[in-house]
Amino acid sequence: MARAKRATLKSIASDLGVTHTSVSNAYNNPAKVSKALRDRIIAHARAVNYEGPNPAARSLRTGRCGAIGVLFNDQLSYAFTDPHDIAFLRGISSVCEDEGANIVLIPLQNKRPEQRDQLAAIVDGFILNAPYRSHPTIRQALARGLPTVVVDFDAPELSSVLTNDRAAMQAVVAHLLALGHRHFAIVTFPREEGTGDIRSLEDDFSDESYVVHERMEGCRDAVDAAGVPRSAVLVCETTNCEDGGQRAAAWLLRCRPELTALVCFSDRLAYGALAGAATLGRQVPATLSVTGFDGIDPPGSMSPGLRLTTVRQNACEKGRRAAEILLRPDKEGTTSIAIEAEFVIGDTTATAPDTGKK
Amino acid sequence: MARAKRATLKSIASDLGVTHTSVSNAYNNPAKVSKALRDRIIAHARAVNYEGPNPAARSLRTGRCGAIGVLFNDQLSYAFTDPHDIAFLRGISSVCEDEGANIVLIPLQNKRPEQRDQLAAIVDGFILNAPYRSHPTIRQALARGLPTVVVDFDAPELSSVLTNDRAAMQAVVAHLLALGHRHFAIVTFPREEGTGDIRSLEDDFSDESYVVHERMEGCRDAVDAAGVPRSAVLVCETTNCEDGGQRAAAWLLRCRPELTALVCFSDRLAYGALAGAATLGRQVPATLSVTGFDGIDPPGSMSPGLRLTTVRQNACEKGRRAAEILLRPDKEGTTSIAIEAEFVIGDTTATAPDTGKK
DNA sequence: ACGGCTGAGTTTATCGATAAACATCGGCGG
DNA sequence: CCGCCGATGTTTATCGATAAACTCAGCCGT
Repeated sequence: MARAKRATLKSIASDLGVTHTSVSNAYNNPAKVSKALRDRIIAHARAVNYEGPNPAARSLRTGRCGAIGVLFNDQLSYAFTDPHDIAFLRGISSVCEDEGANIVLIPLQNKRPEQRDQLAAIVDGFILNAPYRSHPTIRQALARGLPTVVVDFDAPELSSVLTNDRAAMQAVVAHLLALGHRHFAIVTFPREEGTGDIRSLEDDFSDESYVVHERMEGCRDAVDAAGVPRSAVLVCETTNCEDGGQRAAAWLLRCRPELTALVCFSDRLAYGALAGAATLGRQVPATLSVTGFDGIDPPGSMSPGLRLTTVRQNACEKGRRAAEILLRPDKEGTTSIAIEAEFVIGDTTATAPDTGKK
Repeated sequence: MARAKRATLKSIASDLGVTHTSVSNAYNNPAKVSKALRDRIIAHARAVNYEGPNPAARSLRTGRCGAIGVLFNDQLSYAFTDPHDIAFLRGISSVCEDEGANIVLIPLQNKRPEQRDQLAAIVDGFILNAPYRSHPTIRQALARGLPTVVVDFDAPELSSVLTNDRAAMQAVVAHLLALGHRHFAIVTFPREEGTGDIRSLEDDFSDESYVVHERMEGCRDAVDAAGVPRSAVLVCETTNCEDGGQRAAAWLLRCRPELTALVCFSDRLAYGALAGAATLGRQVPATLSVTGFDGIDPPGSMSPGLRLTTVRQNACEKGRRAAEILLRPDKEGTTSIAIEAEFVIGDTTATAPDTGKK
């Protein structure tokens, strides 16, 4: 089918013997055109299958396009497996619906450096979810100089929505310490590709994502306060999904049977860790305590009554607030919002068993 | 912060005493510019924080923008609660990642008619998920005349990805009939706002979505073949979520205790129906059979071992194929793909109890 | 009778890029 | 020595709209 040349403001104007400005006004400025002319124009436009001004041209001229860009730190196809990210998107979309704004999901460029594209997104602003400043796509987004909200990232010059990860994590670890746990490991997710090394809380995590860094600091706050040496707390990195948690838990518990608790940096990891512990015959919470982070529903494969000890955060609310800052600015300048995460004690933590050591 | 005027091709060109075309070529046509000049240009661009040509302008000129629009039949914020829709998006995003394409999520306009906006999305094509042709946003999208793929919708002039809903549903109902069920109800989701009436298979469903219509036809195929009168099969409409399924089931079973099976048009409805049945003390599958459609994981609140009798369809694959048709066209013209849904017998259907009637 | 105002359109400039046609120049084959 | 070619830039037209400034009646009050 040979695609017919589409109608434009100009073609409609010349069809009708008026100027293209009048046609434009018929759509955008009805007050500036007599009702009679406007009706003629709209009727003719329908007849030639013209459904309004070309958005790209309009956007070029006006500098606005009615869409916001959303960038995730991870692959987009990963985000659609993660209940946290999905809830975050749900929050964003609820605001966009009300405002009639489109959402542009922008995959990160993961090509080889030499063939990197430019960031093609046509948007009025960005929401950056836990971004890395150094990533080329993020850099390009920031360079646009558009209104931008960062989520779970500290950027003084930008608007932000932040969660109190550090304090929440401190509460988790303090809880475990109070239960007598002295041998535990942290299961975290990697910055990009994980190295797989086992580290300890002594190591430097300033290169990690803001979220990971803050949570590590929270852990340190707790162990420091309790006088536990940082070097005693293992840190193990794995991909942020149930499988990753399961593998990490199985491996850790095999290498270090003396561990009595696993502190997971996400619920997905924690649910995986529960499965991994089960394969080694460890009883949760009797012989192993497990904690998570996020407060999502357990996956379908877990028993339903199970309540994970975790930090509940409202990802939907994060998305909503971020979108609101962007789409309903109440004032000039940047806005920062803190969202409280809540430590909840579930059924997966208990008094440390006596390991006979130390 | 007074937003500084941003650099453009032209400003960079005049800074450097070259023409703007050369700057454009430096980005898009390196072969047409000497390496020395190109390096000068890129270096200067970096210095003035220029991250490449303005996408809106480029898009206007070239007619391409590197994004595809995705439209759901439901509210966007609903889509982010539905495992089927999420999987569908995951499929789309996996292709877009590879192709470096952005995804524009377009909320439906649900405003009052007088204040309807134009469809502002700047895209190279559309994926329409189970669309209604009559919806204004869909109409505008189709009027653009861009490459378009419809999913779960029959449109001979467009590319499409279709599932064999009818045959699959026929298998479900035939299965129930073979188990001896003669009193059962269909629980479906509404076109937009449900009317809430109880109908029967005799009624006309041609106004419903393509998906609902096809599934109804499948049901009819089965009951007709078995000689069961269509009027004996109730049809109840409710919102497509667990709560809706629960309410509908509770209500149906209270009004019509003789029912021995509920045929739900989605797994979400079915899982809700299981909960609703439980509140009335009905045992599944002993005294009530329940079937679903989709093949998603049970929600966290259900017992994990539970295997629903359902039709498994691969929503992720649907998204992937749709995106592939759009982004990797292998030929001119339209393409249609059929995706097989698979009827799977689980633990929620069994021989009909003798109800003592008929 | 006259200046000002309002409504309805028109003219012109511009948004920021890409594309096609054209200019310039040094080298090179015949 | 001529003419052609490739490499490198430049000129000009154009994508499809919006915005601002302008024209021109007709009307109103004084």
